[in-house]
Amino acid sequence: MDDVAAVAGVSRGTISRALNGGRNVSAPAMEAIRKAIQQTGYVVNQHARSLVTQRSQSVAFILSEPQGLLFEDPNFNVLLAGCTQALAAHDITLVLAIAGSKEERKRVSRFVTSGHVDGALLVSAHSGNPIMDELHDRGVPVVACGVPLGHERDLAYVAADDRDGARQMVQYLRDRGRRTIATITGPLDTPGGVQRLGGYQDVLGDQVEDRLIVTADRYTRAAGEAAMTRLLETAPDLDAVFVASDLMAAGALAALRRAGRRVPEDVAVGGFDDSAVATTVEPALTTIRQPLPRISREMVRLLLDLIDGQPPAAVILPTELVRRDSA
Amino acid sequence: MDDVAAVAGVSRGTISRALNGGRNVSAPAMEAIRKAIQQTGYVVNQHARSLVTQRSQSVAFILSEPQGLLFEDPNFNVLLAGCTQALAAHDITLVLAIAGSKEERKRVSRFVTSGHVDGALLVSAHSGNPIMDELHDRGVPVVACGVPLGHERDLAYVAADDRDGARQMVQYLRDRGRRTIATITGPLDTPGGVQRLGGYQDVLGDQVEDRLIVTADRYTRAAGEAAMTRLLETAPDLDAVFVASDLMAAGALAALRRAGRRVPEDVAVGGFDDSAVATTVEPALTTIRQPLPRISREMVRLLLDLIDGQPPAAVILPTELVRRDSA
DNA sequence: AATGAGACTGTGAGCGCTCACAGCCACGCA
DNA sequence: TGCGTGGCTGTGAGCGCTCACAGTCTCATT
Repeated sequence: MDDVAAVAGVSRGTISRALNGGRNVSAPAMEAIRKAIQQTGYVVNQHARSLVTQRSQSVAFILSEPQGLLFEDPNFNVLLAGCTQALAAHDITLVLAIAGSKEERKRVSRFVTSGHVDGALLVSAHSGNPIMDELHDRGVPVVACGVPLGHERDLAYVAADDRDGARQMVQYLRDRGRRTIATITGPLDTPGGVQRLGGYQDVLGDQVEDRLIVTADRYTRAAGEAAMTRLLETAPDLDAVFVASDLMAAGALAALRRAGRRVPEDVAVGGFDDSAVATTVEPALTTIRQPLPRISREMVRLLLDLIDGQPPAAVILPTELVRRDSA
Repeated sequence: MDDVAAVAGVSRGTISRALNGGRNVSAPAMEAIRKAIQQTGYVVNQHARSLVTQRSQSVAFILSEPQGLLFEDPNFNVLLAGCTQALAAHDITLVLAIAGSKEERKRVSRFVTSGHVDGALLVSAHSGNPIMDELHDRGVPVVACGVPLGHERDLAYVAADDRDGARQMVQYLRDRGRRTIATITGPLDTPGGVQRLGGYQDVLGDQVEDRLIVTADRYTRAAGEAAMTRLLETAPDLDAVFVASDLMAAGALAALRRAGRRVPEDVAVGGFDDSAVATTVEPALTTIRQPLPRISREMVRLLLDLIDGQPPAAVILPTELVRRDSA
């Protein structure tokens, strides 16, 4: 920096000002500095800057789910890429933190609360995840992806309108003439689990029967397959099923095929997420699209606001029905 | 730090030593410092430390592929998670960098070369990616995932033994009595493209015919489907096909089904990667497993060695045949 | 008893930046 | 002429750490 100052014929202070917005820097000085920087190949030392500003210009992307379950979900990729890019636009880097096991959670928690990062994007499906409390208690700026059950009031978050998405799908199934519509829900301690079930109930009203509802304990293909198998026992007369995630729907498809039911002729299948599997399976899934790119952008926006001292906010984004072959 | 020093009754220097391995620190001092740290809730300021050590304790994970093509690959998740965790064990954080477009590549290149990170893990399928040269020229410690075509000599890398994997698969197909074995290769400017084709040729020797080989321009499901369709025209008599990636194999399966060929009865299909799609499709894919967790560990090990001043090395890891239903 | 080696400790400088402050100048206004 | 105002600039302190160095103290060796 002293070199640049010497070459440009100004002081360190002026360089610093030029680098940080250029307020109160004359045009000729600005130009001389620009040239000097180019000539010397100078690049700021972010560590030195961070040392005084107490800002790291980085945020953590915390994946807090046991065993990389979430990692199996192809949607997650999209979210991660979206956040990285949205942050890059602000010259902020994303550091990835995985908090699967209890030890990992502790280490991530410590990492985030010790000022290594300016804030955190939290992806965690289950309610009661202690990391939410830990981060919130320590005053770390956090925005969650999906409604943070148990922290709706005090944590910023952005979520897709799960409930409405479910309504759209079930409505669609009914409009196509399906009469006995079952559902496979996600775990009921996750927002996707309760909300999508809620939407199902909204549409069906008093037509809902317990035997038509099966809850999977995780959002995996295997869990979906098991749930569908169970459903075929409790409700062999079903002619449609709304599955709360595409991955589970892929499993349901396999179970149906094994049972000799044709999709969509005998049983219509509706998924949720519009993840990559939706077009990989046969038949391709009719599903509900979450606006993932927008979700990531909003998450980043909220987080930057939070870091900027603004109060936590929540954003709910609309979902959209995608018609393919399974319904 | 001064607080800790005061409480523990020692000097800053001793604290620093205690924090960095504890050499030349007496047991009582060590203990006093431990207590003082706990009492004061002290955490080191990584920025201050980095400022003097010139080490950031972080590495970049560079995803350099246009349009998030690689991102579509479920394998990528596993690699990313593996690297994050392997690094965490060394108290090093992973920062994610996406260099899809040309501008992004420039920005990532600048970011990495300006000392924000101590090194980089590079995931890029195509040869001739300028980022390889840029990073190598600037002397940044880099280890690539997969053979870095054009930089085999000067860049560290770890790769699966693609060629041998392909051999295993083709050999297996032949052992099962298949006579007319075709192949769908990946792009020939990628290591997976050339090596897996090489393995195919190794086994088939002079039985290879041009009409049995089709090259896809990308590793996607759609490209696999298109390639299979083409193959059914040039070689309608085929009774097996080795597809250079699971994602493409999923596409090939769809094309075969559309053409009325049964898998595996009429046509046996062999994939490559053992990625998540392998068990999602019907029938489940017989494929070649890449030891992804081990690949990530090795990448991290090589990178740390490199940062430590050691010369670049290459590691080739064995692959393994996974038998399922498609062959 | 003198000496040297080795373990341990404190001190000061400095990593590269920002920020508050004070100083300078030119200008407009009374 | 005097004074205030605002744009621009340089200066010094300090962010929180590490590292080299110089010192102290202990103990075995001569």
